[in-house]
Amino acid sequence: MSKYEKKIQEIVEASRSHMTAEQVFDALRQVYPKVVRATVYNNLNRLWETGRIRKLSMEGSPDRYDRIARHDHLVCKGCGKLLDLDLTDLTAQLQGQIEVPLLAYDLKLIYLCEECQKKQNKKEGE
Amino acid sequence: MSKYEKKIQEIVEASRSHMTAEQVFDALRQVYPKVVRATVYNNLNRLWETGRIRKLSMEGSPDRYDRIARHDHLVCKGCGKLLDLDLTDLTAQLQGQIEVPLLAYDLKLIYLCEECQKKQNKKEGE
DNA sequence: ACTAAATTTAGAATTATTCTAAAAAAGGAG
DNA sequence: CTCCTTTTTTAGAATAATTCTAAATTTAGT
Repeated sequence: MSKYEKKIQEIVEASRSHMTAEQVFDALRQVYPKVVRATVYNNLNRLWETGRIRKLSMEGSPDRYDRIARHDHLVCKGCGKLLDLDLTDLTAQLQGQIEVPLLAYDLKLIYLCEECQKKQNKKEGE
Repeated sequence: MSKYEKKIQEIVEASRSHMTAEQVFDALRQVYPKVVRATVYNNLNRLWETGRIRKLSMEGSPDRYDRIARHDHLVCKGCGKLLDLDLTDLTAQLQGQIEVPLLAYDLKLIYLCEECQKKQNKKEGE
């Protein structure tokens, strides 16, 4: 079994901050100072492929990793800020509308945070 | 007004294939052979920021651009293949569960296509 | 302890995208 | 139309994230 896998999964699950590979790398180095970046990528990919962590692809920022437990996300269109949401589970409702078996779903609600609203107002006022 | 904006929006909207910036670039070059890549990126970003096209961030492939009309996506976890779905509109249901005004939502249903299922069976059989 | 398979390492390579500064094009105002 | 300002385009360099490669190390099984 991989030397780092367990620890990396723990890091991802313990954090509620949707860490990037780089942030996971930094956290892992606190414990294993010699580990290299590629190892972190290898492990994150393996954990993702085998369904033990989630990967979030976002516009304008590197991929982020998240615990698997079902929950949704609120994303600011302006700055990309990402918050957790716990909306009602749609699995049954969605599965009822497609033929193939649903493995999971990924739901992002898009809004504009206050700061980004202000920025946009400024721009429009010009 | 931008020289290329209108044409680029047309290309994105006409295609039902979720084009990458590179593919848009190739299509645009058919008409304007001298245009450069950065122009395509500039225009796609502007169209996206002003809400005239959608951007889809995907694991393992470059960003893709899509018409704005509300619809959802079915994504194969194995190969990333992307299909359109027309599921019931969840806007009201979702807006009812959050405080901030919802601009839009992005819903991906994850499954494994047949080919990828076969591949996975093989692997597991080893 | 021996062998085969999986993982890690170091660093190069690749890919997608953004940045920079100068040139060209577009949009007024008179 | 002409002058001036703003926006867009160009060319190419630069950056950022991620993957690849081949050798070394670790792990697991017999």
